[in-house]
Amino acid sequence: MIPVDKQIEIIKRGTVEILKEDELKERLEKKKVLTVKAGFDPTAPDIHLGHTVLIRKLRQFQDLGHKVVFLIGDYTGMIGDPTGKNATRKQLTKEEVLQNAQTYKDQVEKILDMDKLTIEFNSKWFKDMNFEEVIKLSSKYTLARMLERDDFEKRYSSQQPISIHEFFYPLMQGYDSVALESDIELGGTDQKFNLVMGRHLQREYGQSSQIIMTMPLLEGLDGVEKMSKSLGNYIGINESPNEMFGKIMSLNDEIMYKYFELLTDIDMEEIKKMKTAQENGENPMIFKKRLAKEIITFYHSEEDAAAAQAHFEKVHSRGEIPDEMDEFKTTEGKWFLPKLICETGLAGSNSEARRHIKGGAVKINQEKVSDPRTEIELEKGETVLQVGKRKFIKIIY
RNA sequence: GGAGGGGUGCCCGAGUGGUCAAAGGGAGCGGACUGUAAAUCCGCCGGCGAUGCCUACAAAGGUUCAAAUCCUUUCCCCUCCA
Repeated sequence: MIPVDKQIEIIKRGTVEILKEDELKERLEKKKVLTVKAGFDPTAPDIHLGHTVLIRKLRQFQDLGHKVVFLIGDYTGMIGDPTGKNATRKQLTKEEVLQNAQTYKDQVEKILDMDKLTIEFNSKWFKDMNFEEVIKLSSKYTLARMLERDDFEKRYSSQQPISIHEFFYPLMQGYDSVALESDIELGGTDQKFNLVMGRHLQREYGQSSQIIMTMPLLEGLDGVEKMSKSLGNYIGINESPNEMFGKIMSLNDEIMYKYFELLTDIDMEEIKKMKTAQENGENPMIFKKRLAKEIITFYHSEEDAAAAQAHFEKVHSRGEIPDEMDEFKTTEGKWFLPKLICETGLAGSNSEARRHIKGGAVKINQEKVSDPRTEIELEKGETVLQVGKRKFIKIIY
């Protein structure tokens, strides 16, 4: 067993807040194996690096010998977390829920130790809860306190509607902790209210309150908004090494160290050293490449990471043509250029293709073409068509 | 149930009969500069083999030579009163 102080050091890395740290210490000393809970949305999961901040933390708990419960909120999913968007969602069918759970498994197995993982669905305890119990649950909290919640408060004071059922979301999430008798719950900083609710409800139901830990929300590619699928600023863990490398290199310098801290196992000391070196004039690109390699090695392999770097340097640093690219086979030799660009998928429409040509983004075999009415005659063999800096296609005729 | 406000392109938002494929901003895309960083500058930003044509301003009808703009109906959203 790893000593408590050492455990705490590992646990603390990257966290925003731990409530309360002394309780954590106490419980680690007393109970040894803690139940650590984190809830996940039941809708079709497509895990990106933003999610992995939390999942990696769960892995650390597993490695420290604790019991991690991966809770899929299939019942709470009916409401939709009022945090952020607030449309009531339709209930997923059992099949959909199970399918999504499988997708989760397929993805998180890259991070978590699946043999030790407990997966639960909160329909397990909510499905058969009767109205009397619902009333009991809702009597455990007051309207005034509910309205303390940031987004409720804002919506209330700006006269935006709040449906009653939305109040159930935090209550239900809190009740999950009661049902699981969790010792620790992890969540993003935006989850704080819900997490604290767990503490409160556990006490109300005669349990000792869980310790809560909030993790930062990782900003996406734009460096401003939190990483999310709907904003399109994400790096998915199933993306190809080349895509990952490119996306990571396009991150801005400031955010890079946060990525190091939250997404890699590199020592904090070393991360600080890199930061200092940058401040002393070292080119941050070097460190960013390292970040990319670390992450790609984790989700793919070391070889893939090296290949991705080589590809990146060839195509983007030196402006050469990549070794491998998608192919487009055709038996037609004469093409109206915009149409060809469209057919090969490098542009969404004929008009868009014309715009790209006019804008000087199109090259055929490395030569710029600027007349949108170009008719081209393909040579027998291979022709490389390029739109912009990163889209290539090999045409085979 | 009653009264009022509103629905414009990816988002915000101007436009209240022709000059509107629709101002402005943001996002996005392309180009320059670079380290595919940031910042900055320039261009693009519905479709069509294209100095023109087609489809578009919630939906359907109508008035008009002409409608995002006027009229009718429908749908949706919001606020207030009950």
